Amino acid sequence: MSFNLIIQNISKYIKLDEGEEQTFIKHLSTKIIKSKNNLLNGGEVCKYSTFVIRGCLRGFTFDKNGNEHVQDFAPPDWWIADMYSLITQKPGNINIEALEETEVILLSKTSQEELYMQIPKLERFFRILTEKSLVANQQRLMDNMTLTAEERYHIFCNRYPTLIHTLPQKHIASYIGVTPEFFSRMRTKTLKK
Amino acid sequence: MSFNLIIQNISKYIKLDEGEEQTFIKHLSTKIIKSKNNLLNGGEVCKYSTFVIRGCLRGFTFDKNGNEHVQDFAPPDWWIADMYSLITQKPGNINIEALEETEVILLSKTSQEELYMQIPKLERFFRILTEKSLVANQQRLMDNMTLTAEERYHIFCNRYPTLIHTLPQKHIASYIGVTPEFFSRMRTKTLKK
DNA sequence: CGCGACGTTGATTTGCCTCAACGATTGTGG
DNA sequence: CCACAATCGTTGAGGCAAATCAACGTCGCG
Repeated sequence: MSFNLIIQNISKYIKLDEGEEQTFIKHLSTKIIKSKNNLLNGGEVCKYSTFVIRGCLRGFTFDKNGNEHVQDFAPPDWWIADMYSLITQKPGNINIEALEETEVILLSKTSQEELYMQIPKLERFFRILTEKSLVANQQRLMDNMTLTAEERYHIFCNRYPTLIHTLPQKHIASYIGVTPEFFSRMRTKTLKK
Repeated sequence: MSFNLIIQNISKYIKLDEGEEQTFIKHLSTKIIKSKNNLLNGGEVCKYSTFVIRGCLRGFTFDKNGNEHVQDFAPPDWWIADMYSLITQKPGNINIEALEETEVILLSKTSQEELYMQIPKLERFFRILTEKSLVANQQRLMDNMTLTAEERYHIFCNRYPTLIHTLPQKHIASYIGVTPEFFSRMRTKTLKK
């Protein structure tokens, strides 16, 4: 069944019994996004927490010069959303795009809140998930302020060894916060070692 | 009573009845930190969620050159912790220092987890708190990648109008991610307008 | 085949840092 | 309550990491 992966993902932090699993699954839907299509556009209200089961998504924003900046990648087994927009239900500025054909599970905001009431353990799950996100984000912020681009690139390579070879370089460049040109120079330099 | 502020803070997102308030308060303790003293040192395990009721704290790390980098400020009515260390219960690298004599309320990690069981609404509260933190952090990260130091300074001024005049400039500089020297030049430039 | 996206390379510019020197302010011990 | 040290903010000169702008080869794909 196609919900195996998400059930397994949740079971990392909480245990659902048979009935709870069924209740949970009733709130889910699936969707396939074609390569280069958007699951969410900047300016829209984000209505779903999204869980990737196949393919890969990327969340990004445009700055005032029209340059893209990657906020996060979501390979299989990852959650993604425009958290600001999801929480406030106001229009956000995050675009979520499929880097290849991608299959996702959608959990609507209203379903999520109903589930918090029906299965309080799920509130625990999302609390823990959010805590982990926060810690990762804090670390990334500090890395951006204290490390050189080259050091951040090494960290990225260690943290996402599988993504390095599948992602276009420009997206990795954007994630670590440099231009594609500079990223290219950096790579040729470190390749020589 | 000195727990008024924290009860009020929590009531922004959840409602506790009389009995729950009492249960909650039983888990709290207070502490006064003298100016320039540390509530937490890098290398230690963070055992408490801290809530400030008077004074001001700052959380910061050292980079490999020995330079400080401010992660966050905590004026009254704010929560602060080394989230990484608090969650994992491993040694962290955040220092939390009192910028002036500061009075705090401490909620130990073990108490917090007990309370999640006794009063599930508190788990909701901290979920929401963490979500807000995450959103603010994501925004700050994007600001750091897309904006100039000057623009980040303006954002800081708008977001923390009260802190600007009480904080030493070097700490603001560190928060927005520039050296004190550059920050000084920036200010004299924008003052002329 | 031909077009458009991607990565590379070169030349130049710039935002911010580093190091150093100097008043002003704070605070601390005698 | 003063003297001295320490910390802080400012200013100057020079340097570096990364951005910008532009040109060009290559590849995947309609």
